[in-house]
Amino acid sequence: MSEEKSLNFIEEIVENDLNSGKYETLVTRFPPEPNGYLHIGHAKAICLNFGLTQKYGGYTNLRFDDTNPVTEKTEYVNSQQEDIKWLGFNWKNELYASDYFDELYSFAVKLIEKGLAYVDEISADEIAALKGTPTEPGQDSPYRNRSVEENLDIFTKMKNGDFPDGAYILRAKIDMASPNMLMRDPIIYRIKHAEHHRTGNKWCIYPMYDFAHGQSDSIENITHSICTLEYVSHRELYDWFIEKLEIFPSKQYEFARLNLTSTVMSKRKLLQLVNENLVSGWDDPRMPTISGLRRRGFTPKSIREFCERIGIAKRENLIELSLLEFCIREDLNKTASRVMAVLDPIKLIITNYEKGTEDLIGENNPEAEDGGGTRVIPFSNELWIERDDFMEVPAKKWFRLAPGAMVRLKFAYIVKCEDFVKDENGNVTEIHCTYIPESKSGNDTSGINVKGTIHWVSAQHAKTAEIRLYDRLFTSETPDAEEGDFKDYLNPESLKVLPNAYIEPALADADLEGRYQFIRKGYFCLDKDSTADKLVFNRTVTLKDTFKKPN
RNA sequence: UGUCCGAUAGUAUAAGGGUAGUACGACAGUUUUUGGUACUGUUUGUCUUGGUUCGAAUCCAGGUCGGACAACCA
Repeated sequence: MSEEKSLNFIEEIVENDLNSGKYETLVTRFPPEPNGYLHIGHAKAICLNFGLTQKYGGYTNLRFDDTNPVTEKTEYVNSQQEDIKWLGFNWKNELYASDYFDELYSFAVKLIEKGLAYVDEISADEIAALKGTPTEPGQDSPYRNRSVEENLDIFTKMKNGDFPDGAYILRAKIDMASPNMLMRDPIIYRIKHAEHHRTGNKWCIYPMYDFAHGQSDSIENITHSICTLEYVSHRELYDWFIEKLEIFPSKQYEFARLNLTSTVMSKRKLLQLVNENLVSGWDDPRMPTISGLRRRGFTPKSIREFCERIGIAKRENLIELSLLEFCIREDLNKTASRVMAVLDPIKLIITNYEKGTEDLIGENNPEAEDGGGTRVIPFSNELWIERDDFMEVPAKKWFRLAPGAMVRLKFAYIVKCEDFVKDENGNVTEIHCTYIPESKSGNDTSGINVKGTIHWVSAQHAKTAEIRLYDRLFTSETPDAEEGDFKDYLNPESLKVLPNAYIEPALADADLEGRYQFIRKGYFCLDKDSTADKLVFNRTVTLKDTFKKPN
């Protein structure tokens, strides 16, 4: 009875390969370089690779592409593993390109022996000059025709540490006139006297991406090596090495990377935001990193759903942030407890409420399958309500509080605004209401219908909390595409801190896992900065708001 | 000036020679003790010019536009 969902182009390739018997077992891999934190774009690749083997059987490896020791750190390895697990995926093998350094070295020797690689010793500038341009062919290096013996000898010495960085490099001998720049004798090994996060100082030569990635895929018998579009032109080289090395023929397929409005996704730029303290860290709730989204209150499910909805194709795309927001609202609507918090308070006094205090019952979540249970909410004659729920001169179609107007206090009574007090600056400081005793929520016999319901917190019982409101990180939808520095387009109002908001007492028990809807205000979660005497809440996302502001 | 990749509503994504569909967004309405949720409805699209064909988003050719490629990064 399940609905027929159309396949994306990669699923089609996989199904064909499986049905034709080309492969018995599907093997994919997720291959991050441990040089930064994973972001939502990586989540797309993670969901694709792991999703494929969940759907079609087989397995997915986690392989760290750690061939450049100067940018990589164990800290990143750890965070990347944590993020993948948090998203809900399990890899079969935890592997590292650096596990294959010996094998990769012997692949290079094999290439030299076949006359398909040579040691060059001209400078980087000279190499670039001889490379030609996309429209002009390159020229051979004077060292291109060294003998196999000499190449082997120098390459061995490179490995042994006899030379400083940059003195020699190993190049594949392909075609200096190829229309594909990557085929113009690409560099495959360079000398780098640097400590590697895993192999330490064992090596002073390291393979380049192109001489490590495809070979690693092949060693692991990866059947479908899925990467983003910028690697299309690498595919020719990928296949060339596999063919010449005569190893397992993994195949590379490319899909369009995710772009999201109002943020940046490149690791270089994210690192800049972190290093220049423009955000509080990789896990700043405004960051598009997995850790940032987690801290912001996103759930793994919502991110998986998002990745499902954006689809997989080869067209360049720019996804609207509103889709991500839709996904998290959809999830949280079903799971978040409804509670009351007043962010921008103003005092409301019920002049005819005699009783000092009263316990009311609140439903935690009518949207949840089990209703979410109930809780006690203390009520009294002095409440905090939201400042913008009162208008001295009501706008048209205003159904909140205004002089003479009636609203329901959520879970409580209907009140009528009788009067209000202003300070010397003309700001309203207090609203005086009368309540209708027969209108109590649950057994309302008043017969009165009001259009508006507002949230509140009993002043006498309220706790205070710091609340952090987040907005998009950039004012431009495409900060990457703007003139000048992308940082010029940072949104100065991306974080607004309310140090003293009022929350209902039940919220004092909030924990890091909890998800809350502050009624009419949005979805919130506790931040890790919270302490026993100071709770801090992050706004994950606002509620959808279709009320047109009077202006 | 070269090679490669791509082009379907505002944004994404289907339709693989036979009725252009879905989601998000936007707009309107119903319900509602959250101006939320739920439900209903409306809206807007095949880059262009030719060709093949009874029939083209789909196949072919040219054009236009967008992206990628000249790191001892991945």
